[in-house]
Amino acid sequence: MRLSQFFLPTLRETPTEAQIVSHRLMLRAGMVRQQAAGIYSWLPLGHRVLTRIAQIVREEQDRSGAQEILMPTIQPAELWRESGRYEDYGKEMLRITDRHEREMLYGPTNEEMVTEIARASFRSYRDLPRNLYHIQWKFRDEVRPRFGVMRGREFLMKDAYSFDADPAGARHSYNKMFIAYLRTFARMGLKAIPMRADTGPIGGDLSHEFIILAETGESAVFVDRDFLDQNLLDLPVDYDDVAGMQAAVDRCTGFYAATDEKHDPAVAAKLGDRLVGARGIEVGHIFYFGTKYSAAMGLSVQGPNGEKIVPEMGSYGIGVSRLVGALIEANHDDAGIVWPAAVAPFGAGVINLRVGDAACDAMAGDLYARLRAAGLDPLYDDRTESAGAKFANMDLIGLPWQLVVGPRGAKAGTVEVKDRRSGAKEELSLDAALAKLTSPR
RNA sequence: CGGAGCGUAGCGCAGCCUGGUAGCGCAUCAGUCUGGGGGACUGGGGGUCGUGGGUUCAAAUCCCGCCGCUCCGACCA
Repeated sequence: MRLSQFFLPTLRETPTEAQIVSHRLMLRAGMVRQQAAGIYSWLPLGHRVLTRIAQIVREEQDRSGAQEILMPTIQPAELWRESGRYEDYGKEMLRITDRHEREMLYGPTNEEMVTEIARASFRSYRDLPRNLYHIQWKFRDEVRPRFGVMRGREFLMKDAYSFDADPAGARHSYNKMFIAYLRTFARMGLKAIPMRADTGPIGGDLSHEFIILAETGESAVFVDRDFLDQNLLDLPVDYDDVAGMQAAVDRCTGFYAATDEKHDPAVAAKLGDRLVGARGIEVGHIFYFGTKYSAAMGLSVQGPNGEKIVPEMGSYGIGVSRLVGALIEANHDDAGIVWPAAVAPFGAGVINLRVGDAACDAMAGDLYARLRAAGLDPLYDDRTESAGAKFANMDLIGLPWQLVVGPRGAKAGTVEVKDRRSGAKEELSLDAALAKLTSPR
């Protein structure tokens, strides 16, 4: 993409309403624009990141055996009356009346609807187990939206729902999601810490929150340093291996890790100096709640002996749009965002310092073409801005690599390659630069 | 939902107290020069001062209502 053609409305100054770093940087980098409290438009740069995060989530859900569907954002109130949550949910639920005076709502979550889908189609225990997920916009009319997309009222969430014939199967479904979540976050360069959690309005008796550490996190958390040293990229992917999954979950929950509410100072004290106190951002939350919805809504299938089986269910959420903010909270410096390569909106930025100079134009154009051919999805700054403005902008939007083409290098046949994260710069030939960017770090 | 604050050009702000021509920086447009960390100069464009009412000869400014946004707290993917 040529920057001269790209819609990237960056700001030099920070709008007053943005208080935390991710919100400030998302506005300054032209990723989002606020439309109302907790409601945002996603501009091209932000949309690219959102899409890349969603794709990683999708790949790991698919790998674990979950199947993608797409449910509507608007739901009939009737479904929620069946579960009893229509009255319980309170003012956080955005209620709507259609032209026929029917009560509708903008979904804050989808347990009722997915249970309805299962009820309409599941007939036999052979239809189980099943895990259905979608990536869909939700609306929760938060009393106090804040922190930009980290606590919006409208937000993009991946929510999955599992159905099993018995508690043991449900436990396995839960474990699969547990591992898939850790893999998902690890791919984004995030170390998510699973912590036992309250089940809240979803209900149920087994639940974990996945929390990443960041200074601006909303809750205080305490964790065993040994967990932070774990390599989560080597988690097993044989999702059919029941014992293996359980072992992996046990391994990841065998450390002390607790949010403020669940923190037990007496137990934690035994960790000594391994105890890390920090702030955390919740990026995922999983629940096993048994037959709460299936029983209430009359979902059942026929068992092998003709008996009625009420499926055991769980639900599993990842805050996709929140992750954009969370990733920035975890990856930034004074100059701007520092994207992990896996979610970066572009793989690299090419800066032509002297647009209009034949040698620079030729070299930058060649570099841009070769990066594209190599699948690196580069952003080429071909604007006639001053050098400083280009550097500042490229730092702000945080692409992992910056390739600087200037008159000096054009003469010498080299390009300056800058690693955004470390700031390290080196002069390389185009071939060497390309090799560096296409080889794993 | 309790407490606090803020709405003046795209963004950041001044002007309000003490009523009288709506201003500054950045951004933007045109041009010239510049050219390796948000460069310089010249000349432009852009505002029913959130909104409705009131007071007044006169309201961005004083008074009242409403709306919106933000922060702190309680609640949440």
